[in-house]
Amino acid sequence: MNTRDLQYFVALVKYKNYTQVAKLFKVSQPTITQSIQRLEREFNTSLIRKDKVHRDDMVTRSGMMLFENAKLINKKIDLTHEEINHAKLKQIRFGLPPIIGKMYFSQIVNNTSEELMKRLKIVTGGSHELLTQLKDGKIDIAVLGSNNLIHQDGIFAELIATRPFTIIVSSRHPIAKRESVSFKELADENFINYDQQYFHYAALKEYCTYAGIEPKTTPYRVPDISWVKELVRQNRGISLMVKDGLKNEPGIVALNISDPIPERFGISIAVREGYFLSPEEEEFIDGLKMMK
Amino acid sequence: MNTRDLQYFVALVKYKNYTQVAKLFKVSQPTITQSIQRLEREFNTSLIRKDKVHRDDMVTRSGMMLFENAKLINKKIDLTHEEINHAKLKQIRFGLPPIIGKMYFSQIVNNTSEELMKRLKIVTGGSHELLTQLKDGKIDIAVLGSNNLIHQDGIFAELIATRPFTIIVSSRHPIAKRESVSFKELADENFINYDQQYFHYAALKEYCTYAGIEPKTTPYRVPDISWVKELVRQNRGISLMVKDGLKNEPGIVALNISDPIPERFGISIAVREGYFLSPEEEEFIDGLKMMK
DNA sequence: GTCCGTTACGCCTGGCGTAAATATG
DNA sequence: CATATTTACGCCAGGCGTAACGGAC
Repeated sequence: MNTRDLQYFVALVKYKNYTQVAKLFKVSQPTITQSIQRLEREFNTSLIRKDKVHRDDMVTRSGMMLFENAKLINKKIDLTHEEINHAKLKQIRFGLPPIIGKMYFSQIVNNTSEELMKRLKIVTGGSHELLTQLKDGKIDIAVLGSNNLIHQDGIFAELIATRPFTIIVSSRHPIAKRESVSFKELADENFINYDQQYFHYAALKEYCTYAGIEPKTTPYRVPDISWVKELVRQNRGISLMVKDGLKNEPGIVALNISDPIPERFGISIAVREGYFLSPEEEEFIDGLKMMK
Repeated sequence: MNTRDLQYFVALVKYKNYTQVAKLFKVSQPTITQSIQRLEREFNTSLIRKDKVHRDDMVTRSGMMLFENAKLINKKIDLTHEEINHAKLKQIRFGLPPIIGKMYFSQIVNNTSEELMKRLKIVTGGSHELLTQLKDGKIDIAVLGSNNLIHQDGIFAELIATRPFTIIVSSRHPIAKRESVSFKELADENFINYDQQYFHYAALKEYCTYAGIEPKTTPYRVPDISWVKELVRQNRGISLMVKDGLKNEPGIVALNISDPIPERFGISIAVREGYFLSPEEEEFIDGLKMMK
């Protein structure tokens, strides 16, 4: 089977117009007709209802099945081109979320040879954004944060470290002098709530469920961690923070959580499934795995 | 690009021998040479190291990348053929695990027209097995049990119901007359442990973690639910069971769990991503969603 | 020398274009 | 009748086979 036929077909289902598709690919219009006929022979089925051309139901059920699969096949072929083309540049395209970068970047530099650091092209962004880029072949390796294990379509992820959460409070807060605190004591506190894109958001919900409390939370959800810190510093409320997520932050205190709850912030290395690592990339990943 | 070339190439990487691949596909041997050359032109890269033919490192890094992707592309093409061929039969290929079937099958029959029931081809098996069959196109719709939401490569799953777990004990057991029990009271009990393939196994671990107990469990892991029941009936220990999982089982009693732990047995409907449901299949799924 | 892969060359199918025919509204 | 798709037919490239050549053990 010719993969061009799949491209023509996907475009035809989208545009529902042979002439437009022919123009799009800069071929004559009968070429499209013939391409569809080839596919219909190949799959021994009718794909387009000739009597209903230009109507919304012109595509048969078999046609829809082929459409859905052909889109994925075409995407995979494009990704393959992208991967192979990029491999020639010998770059290591690496995604690192800012939150994790802040905690770990100095360790990464320590564990990585200068030679490899030169090759590194670092992309930052939220874990969700980086996952998309990884799938699309824009980056090849990413470190991602998550509450649970990462089970994503076409992504191979390995958990390399976990960190417990802590409670952060203003140093003016009554409990600021304690070392640890049980979640149940916090039922009457006001929590600064994170934006949903943060794991902290889901983690806070989990903690509250298991502790059996429903504390007040801010009605707004703060989209940036440094803003959360600022609010806590001003004693507007308390919040969650990954342990050691504070560095030289006067006015804020982090308290361990004493409940035996296994909720932790997980850090994983993620690679596209089926991506074949270069020796340099393997060396780099070995360095990453030494992070603690 | 010709998809036959991808098939030749995948076989070549596996066998590392042009002649064998030619025999496998019943073509002449120069055909394989030319096919590889076509691919090398298409991707503008070298795929096979000519100087190291028949050696383990005969495939270049680009070749390995193409290999990994080509395998997936070929599989997807096969799946597409499989799907389209099967669509002609108008069957509804439906997977249902025995555990869930026992609880819900009568409801499924009630919610499904006789016409649809005739079309139904039911496949039973563990949830893991059914997932594999779903991915391979052996079945098209499955009901699956799980603890968490299902996030699987290429599978679209929708949670339709959850059931709480109960503790099952022999009717001779001291606590058999109670209605409910807190997990913490069970620290000294002996638990019959399930095989890892069961969600019960993971659920038990979660419960114990959150209750902060580490009870005795049987050193063996029982691979069949009815065996677990039999052991409980004989008062050899207690165990977990999905609520209403017992029907006419004399000698066993189910107790609600009073802890506010959100661990539940989830029941999801799963469909291959990109699979285009027939009207009959949609009707059938609508019936499934009415289950409680 | 033997086994395996590549090159050379001829054949035929397959994919595309142009032009004419046909269908749809 | 106008616009859109299919059919007819001719051209050339692409994929395959046979046979000869080249390289590795």
